[in-house]
Amino acid sequence: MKHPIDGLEAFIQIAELGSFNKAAEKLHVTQTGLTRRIQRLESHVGLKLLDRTTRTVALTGIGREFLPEAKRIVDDVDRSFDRLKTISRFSTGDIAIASVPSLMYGRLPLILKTYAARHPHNRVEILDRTSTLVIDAVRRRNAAFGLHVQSTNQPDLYNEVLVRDPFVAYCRSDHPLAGRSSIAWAELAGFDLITIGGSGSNRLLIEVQLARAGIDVRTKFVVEYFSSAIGLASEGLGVAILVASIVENLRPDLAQIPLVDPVVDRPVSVIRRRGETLTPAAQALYNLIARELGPIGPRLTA
Amino acid sequence: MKHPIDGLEAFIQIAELGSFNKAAEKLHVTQTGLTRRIQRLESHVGLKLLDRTTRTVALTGIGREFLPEAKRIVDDVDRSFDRLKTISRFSTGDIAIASVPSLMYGRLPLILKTYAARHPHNRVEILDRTSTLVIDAVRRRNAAFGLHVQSTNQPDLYNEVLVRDPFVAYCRSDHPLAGRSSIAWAELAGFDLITIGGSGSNRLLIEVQLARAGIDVRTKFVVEYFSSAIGLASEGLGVAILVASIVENLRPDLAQIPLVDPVVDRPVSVIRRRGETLTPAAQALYNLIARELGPIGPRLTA
DNA sequence: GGTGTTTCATGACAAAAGCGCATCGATATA
DNA sequence: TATATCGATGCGCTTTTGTCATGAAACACC
Repeated sequence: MKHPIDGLEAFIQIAELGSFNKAAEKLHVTQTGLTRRIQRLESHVGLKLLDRTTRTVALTGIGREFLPEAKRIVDDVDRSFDRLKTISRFSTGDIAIASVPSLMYGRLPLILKTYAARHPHNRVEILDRTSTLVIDAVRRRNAAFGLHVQSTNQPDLYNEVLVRDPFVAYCRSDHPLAGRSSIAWAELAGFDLITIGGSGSNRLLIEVQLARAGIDVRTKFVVEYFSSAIGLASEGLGVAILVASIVENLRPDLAQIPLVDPVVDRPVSVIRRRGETLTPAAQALYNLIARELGPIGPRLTA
Repeated sequence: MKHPIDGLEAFIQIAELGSFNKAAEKLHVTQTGLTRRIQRLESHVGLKLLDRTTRTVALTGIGREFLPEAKRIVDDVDRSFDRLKTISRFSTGDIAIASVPSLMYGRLPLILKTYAARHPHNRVEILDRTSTLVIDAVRRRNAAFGLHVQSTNQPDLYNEVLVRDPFVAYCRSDHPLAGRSSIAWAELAGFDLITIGGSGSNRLLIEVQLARAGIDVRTKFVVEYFSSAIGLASEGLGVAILVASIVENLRPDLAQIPLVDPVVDRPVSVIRRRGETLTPAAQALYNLIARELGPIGPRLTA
């Protein structure tokens, strides 16, 4: 690949090696080529930079003064281009992404572990946000892309649903429902339920879908953080309604029972600015997430 | 003239103007040319720098990050090349020359005045040295070239005799010799003479030339600086033997009489490193000196 | 909602730049 | 004096680079 400012390169090498031939060998061109480059450079600036007889090469006064400057420039250019090439070749670079907390608790850490192993020098900043603020962070370019649990449709953003995350019932092993392999929503009627409320929650999502199915479920505890729901359920205070991606990471002795009739789930989406190319570092993570975020939750044994 | 790193130039302009067409107009190329340059640049580094649809141009993440760097580089390169071009076009730059004091007293100031008027920004450093040390300063590159009063022949230096500087007798108007239009050396026998001794002096030069002519002249006062000789002569203490270039600058009411039979003179030379190109600033002064240092001393009315 | 306009990309071609080979002329070396 | 070495040069070829004509997509305007 040709050097972007090969004239300066030639000048530097010739000046340092004191010989066109030696420099030619080092730069893998012929001596003729270097003669031409120096002639071009000199006529471009209008100054002799090298005093050359048929036997010797020496810097002129101007040449001597210019040499360090030329070196600095060439170094600078080389460094910049090399950095870009490295970014390209190894997908290096720091990135920021946004995510809803539940994904960061459930599926993302493993994926990020893989990413960290493949790109040990890339710093990853994670912005923990609610779905709405994830979208906001992406739009404001605070995050290269975002993971959230709505399916929005915004003109400037591109949203891709990666997988659906079904709701499951979560309760202690001594709970009456603990042994079940699946539970119909209608069956929850008699039990104390623990759900997540608040603006960034899934409660609305659940209620809409259940209402559509004509099912009415009443909640005993409403919390804001899913960790609170887990806490309550783990103490045997009721059945928590959680997405599978969270629960599958918990201790296996705790019951996680698919909720059916209907299966209610939420979309897990990546969102990014439409038409904008990600940095290779971000694209690599994007690809990894898109590939690794497989189906979530216990398979229903039909 | 083509820009040395036109790819970056194109990138910067397109990024800042947000349009290939606008940048094309500004850079006086076609839009197609810019498209090609960007394509080259991107494939060179292996990264997309600009997200472009058929309607809009926007920086990619990498592009945004790289833009300031690109600007810095281009600025840097431009500044360097422009500086060299300015040096070339206007012979700018600081210089140092070496000279024997007598020339600096006599002929050089006027020449330097002309030079200073033509090159107001060029600082000129003058190294006041004896002839031998002038040569030394030139050889050590402390001076771009030197003015001295020997004719040496050194393999690494190039010496050019510009003019010859004849010795004249200098005395007060009330001195018996004051009215003469010329004096033969032999006629000095009966008078008190003032000459300059010391290592950097012309005494040896004079004595050799006179001895060759079979003339013996005895000196009464031997001083080291020509200013001392002038001082003594101005007080009427004798006849000072000085070179014409010094004396011609003194008050015209003081007698300056050519010394003849024989005419003894010393060569005024410029000396420079052989085969080395001077900086334009130095070359300009060199040319000026070579041209302006005309014949010295009162014309002998034959 | 066509229609025209604007914008960047592309294919083909032409111009120019860059490079290498062979060779020259000069100079140091033996 | 002969030889080897060094940078410069004439010439031709290859590669690069830019332009022209044109295409495709997106927007603007009736």
